[in-house]
Parts: sequence; structure tokens; C-alpha cells
Amino acid sequence: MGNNTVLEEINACPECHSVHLIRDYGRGELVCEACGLVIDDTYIDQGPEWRAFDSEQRNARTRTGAPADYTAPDKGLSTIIGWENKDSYGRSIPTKNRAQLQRLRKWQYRMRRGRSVEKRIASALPTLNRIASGMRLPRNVREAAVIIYRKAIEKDLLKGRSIELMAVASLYAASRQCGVMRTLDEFSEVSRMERREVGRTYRFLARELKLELMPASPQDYVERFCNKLGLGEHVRAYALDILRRAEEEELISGRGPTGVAAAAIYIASIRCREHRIQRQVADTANVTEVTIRNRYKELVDKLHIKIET
DNA sequence: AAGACGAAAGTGGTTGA
DNA sequence: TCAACAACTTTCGTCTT
Repeated sequence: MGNNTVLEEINACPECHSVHLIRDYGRGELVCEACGLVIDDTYIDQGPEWRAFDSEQRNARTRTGAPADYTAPDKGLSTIIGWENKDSYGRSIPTKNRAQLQRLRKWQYRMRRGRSVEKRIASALPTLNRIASGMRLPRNVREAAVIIYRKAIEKDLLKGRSIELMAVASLYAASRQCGVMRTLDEFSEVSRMERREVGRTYRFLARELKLELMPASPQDYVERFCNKLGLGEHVRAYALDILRRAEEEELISGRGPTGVAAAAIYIASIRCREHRIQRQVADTANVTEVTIRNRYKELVDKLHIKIET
């Protein structure tokens, strides 16, 4: 196999989907020209479009191997990369590709030197997988979580925190990154870590790793809550419409997103003649009826929504 | 009787001096 | 570090359907 190692390249910005990306060879990063997002290793597993190339034929579009598996302790890249700038036939590699090689070498260096890093990740994987499957989290979320966990270890952020705590926090961060929102309560339920601790660790991670995370928005919960309540498509659409209008009236910021989502769904369920009682909605959204009533009142008042009596 | 309503007191987290 | 504060919860009595 020799040096026939595969590198993936990203075509579009995962944030704004612009295709105008600038490669900063010095840092080994991609920068989005449109939104300025720095796309680093964190994003390698995102986006459906892959273009594979190897060092001999960099324009070949063929896939010559599996993508790096981030849930494997050694990242699934077991090929050894030599230190000469030559390919497997002994030809020298164009300067353009040397930066790529440099990045690969960096990883290998980390793998060798940081055997303990890999071992620590490996020991956390069972916990991570247990929680993730307990919550039915998709694979891409797990992979994103492993990447976050890896960074946490590399930055030595584990001290004084249990593996489980860090694993849960990583998963929570990853689920938010991937737009698969779950509440802190759900995470603490499955993991038996305290919600308080998970939240604190999550914020700590977000700050230290400079994770770009948007604050949770009510819209993120609508789909799942509606499904849980057995509500139809039109209710979902209506709830989202209410939320969109609520956004314009500044009725969302500063409020708990689950509460706002619950109230919007409650209203939508009445208006669409698929009435759900406050108790039901409150239970699925994990808020109290009182909260729903408060949000409900605000929404109905400010948006002039009429509820037939 | 079930559901909705809202007042009052308590909790945990954020913010700002 | 402490106090003020807003959001949310718990509890409970009352009104409506």
C-alpha cells in the first residue's frame, strides 16, 4: 500500500455552504471566504460531498479508501508516512502537496508521542457509545463528540472531571453542533450525571475549545416534540410560523427555548384542531404547565392570535 | 371531574459591583 | 465574593367546560 493514504478535502463551507474556500497552508486550515469560518479538523467528518485524491494523482476523483473513522482510537489511519518528500515510486512530490503531507506527519507524531492520548480516548469510547445509543444519537454526532473529546484531552481539560462527565458534555456539544438538539435533562437522565455539572462542563468546553455554537433555539425542538405528541405536519408548520413571528417581536431571547417551543406547539395544536392538553405538552417538553401558560399568554397577546373559546 | 388559570414562595444560574 | 435579578418550578386554591 505504501503511501497510498487518502486525504479528504472539503468542497463547501459547512456553515454557509459557500464554495469559496481559501487554504491556509501555513496553518493547515481552510478558511471560508464568505463567512470567515475557520474550517479545521473538526469539520472533516461533515458534509456529504467528498473528493478523494492521493499523492500521485491529485486530480483523480476516485475513492481509494474509507474515510477516516473518528470513532476508532487510531483514527483508522494506520499507514506510516515517511519523512522524505517522495511518493511510493520515488518521485518527488509537488510543493503544493507537501503541506498536506506535513499535516499527516503531524498526526502521526501525535499518535506516536501521545499513545496515552489514544488510550484515554479508547477508554472513554464505551461510555460515549453507551450514552449515545441510549439516546439514539446518529453516528455523525458520536464522531463529532469523539473529536471534541480528543481535543479536550489534548488540551488537558480532563483534570478533576470524570470520564463520563466529559463524555456526556462532549456528546451534548456535538448534538448541538449537528443540529440534533437534546435537552440537558435527557443527557443527565441517561448518564446519571447531574444536569448542573453537565451544563457547566459543556460551557467550559465551549469556552476552552472555542467551539462555535449557536444558542439553542426553540425551532430546534419543534420537530421532535411534535413527533412525540403525534401531531401532524400542519401543526408543526404552524408552530414554526408562530416562532418565526415571535422572533420578530423579541419574544424568544432570554426565555428557555423548550418553554417557548412548548407554548407554540400548544397554541398550534389548538388552532389546528388537534388539541393537546397543557399537561401532555409540558411533559414532553419537560417544562411545567405554568411555564407554558406564561409563554402562551405572551405569544397570544403580542402576536394577536385568537383562540376560539 | 378534568382542564385551565394564576398567585405566592422557592430554586439554581447569571450578572455586575 | 456577594447581592440583585430573571426565568422557571412547585404548590395550591379557584374558575370553566
